[in-house]
Amino acid sequence: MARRPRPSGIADVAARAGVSVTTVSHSLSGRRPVAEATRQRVAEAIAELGYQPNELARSMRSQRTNTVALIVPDITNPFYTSVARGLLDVLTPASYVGIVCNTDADPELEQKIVQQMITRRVDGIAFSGYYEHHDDVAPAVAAGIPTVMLGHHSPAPGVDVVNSDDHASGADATRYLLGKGHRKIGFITAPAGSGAPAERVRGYQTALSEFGVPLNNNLVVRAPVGRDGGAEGMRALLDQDEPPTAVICTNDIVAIGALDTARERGLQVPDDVAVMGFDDIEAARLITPQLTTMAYAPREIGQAVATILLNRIDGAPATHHRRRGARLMVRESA
Amino acid sequence: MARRPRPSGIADVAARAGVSVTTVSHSLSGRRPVAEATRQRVAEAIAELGYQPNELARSMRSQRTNTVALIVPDITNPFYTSVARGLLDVLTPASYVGIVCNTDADPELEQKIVQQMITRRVDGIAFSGYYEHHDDVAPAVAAGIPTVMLGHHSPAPGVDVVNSDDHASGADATRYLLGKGHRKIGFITAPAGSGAPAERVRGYQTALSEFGVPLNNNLVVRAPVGRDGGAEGMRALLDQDEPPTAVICTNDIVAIGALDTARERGLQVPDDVAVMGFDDIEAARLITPQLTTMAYAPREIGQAVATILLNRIDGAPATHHRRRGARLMVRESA
DNA sequence: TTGAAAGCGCTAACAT
DNA sequence: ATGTTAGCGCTTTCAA
Repeated sequence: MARRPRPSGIADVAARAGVSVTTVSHSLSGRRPVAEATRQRVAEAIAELGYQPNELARSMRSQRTNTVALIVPDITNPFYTSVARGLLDVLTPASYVGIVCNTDADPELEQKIVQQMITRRVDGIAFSGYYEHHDDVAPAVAAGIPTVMLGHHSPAPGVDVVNSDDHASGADATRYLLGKGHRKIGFITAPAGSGAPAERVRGYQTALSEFGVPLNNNLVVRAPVGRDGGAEGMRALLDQDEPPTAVICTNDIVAIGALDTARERGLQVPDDVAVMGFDDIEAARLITPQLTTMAYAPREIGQAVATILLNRIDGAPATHHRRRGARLMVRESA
Repeated sequence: MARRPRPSGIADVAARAGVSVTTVSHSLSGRRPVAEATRQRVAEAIAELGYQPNELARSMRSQRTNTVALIVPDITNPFYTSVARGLLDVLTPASYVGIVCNTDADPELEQKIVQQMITRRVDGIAFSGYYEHHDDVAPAVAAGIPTVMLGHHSPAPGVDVVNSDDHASGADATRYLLGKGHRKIGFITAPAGSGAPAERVRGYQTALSEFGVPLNNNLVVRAPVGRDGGAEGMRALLDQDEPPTAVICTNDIVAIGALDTARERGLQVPDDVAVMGFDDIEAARLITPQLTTMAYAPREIGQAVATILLNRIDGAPATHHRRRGARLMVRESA
């Protein structure tokens, strides 16, 4: 079995070229003039030896790893996938790399991973925790590592926060329907009364008020977040004395469930009843009718995060808070 | 603005605890007995200083970075996302981390990234190139870095290959339909005549032969890979004199297009015509009717890749070739 | 234009 | 049970 051969280092190159390591180093970095002839010999030696610089050693000196960590509950979630993509969009050209970690929303694992990233001396951390606390990243902040939190988090000292503006997008979705003349608008939201879903409902209420439409609590139904829950919520809505002519669902999967019910009852979408969702998941485009949805731009979010991180690595202070909106993707269902 | 404070090192701990660095090191690693009292003092010093070991320095000595790179065309592609997930499933518990890189199928970028990973001295590389050559990873192999290629690649010296068995899954899909009594089975495939799509068609032909069903070339139509292409292919199939009672599509998106056409023509699926796809994308479950599809198990593939890599890092030789099958996800459409 | 040598933080012979 | 010290491969003063 072929043992891994120790790669040749700068010293081997120096020996081969008959110069000092210093000269090789400078020949590589260009930080100091090197005689053309010398440069030539060094280049030859490098080629002959197949020399590859060792970033580890460089990092050791420079105290920079050119690495940032992306810590998320589950990279399989399309939202995080796109965030990762956006992050890499910015990182790769800057010669940074991204370490991706899944936490499965396990607080213990979150802690361990953050710890691990500190020991690896990453230059920055993008963290998306499942719960609403930032103790997780406290060690990183203490270690002076630029950190940004993704999601619905309140700002904490020393950490940037990037999140989507759920209130605004809830309001935008509602305004869109109001603009189409709908006045009885239902909302299928999550059972729990906090976080993004709650914000969206608040936005919905804000928009209704703007249009002078009285709030009707019966039109806001809670159901499990999922396809079945959406179907169930839709039934509850349609069974009312004055059923809504439009329904906003807390996310696309729930909306797909709502469409199931509409189909079941022979309702035409969006003519008999309009349906909207949030997130613009891939499937929103593939189902029939296509789902009108509020798209968060996770890739852009990732890019923003990377940019913030890179700036902070370069010495910019934490900015504490940024918001990114969502945009409406109008399709057949509303 | 708070400059990043240099983290304290093992020497600081040693000084604080009044022992030598060696003792601290061994106290940490347990590779040498340390008196209980000493261990105690070291622990205190560590706590007081908030000491975090520096993995970089460790890697420097051990020549191990506990890092593997995953290089793919686009992490946004659900297949690769799941592969990444599977990889991390295995890597994380082993205290390895994964660096994820997008190549956008750009050969130049592929090269650069592989190069970059070599300089970072990753312990292993999982590579999925877009094209059918392995020159990309040659430098890594030359550097003695365990490398496995994903996808439809022929084995090359020193690199493992993990791919899905497209011939087998094409055959399995066909056998499933044959088993349900279908004898006129259409196939909508990609325009190009090679790679996974071609393999699937070959599997289809193999299965038909097994059942003594004569091959009818008219039943294999080529169409652009996409929803529209699927719709188009389906039309071509249904317009024939003896239209098929079942249609296999080269992937799920194409199948969704085929379903569009079926719906358009008022055909009941799967009663009037059965439809199958490949890949089991998320949407396959969300559309109506649900799509019957051949699921490749990308997460399992990722796990397999990581396991191979870890073994190779531990000295196992390259095995050149492995195959993972696909499994049938039976749903309403076939 | 070029070198010598001191570290970056850690581990592991090789002492004691 | 504990300490001294030589590197791992590189960059960078400081000198020539």
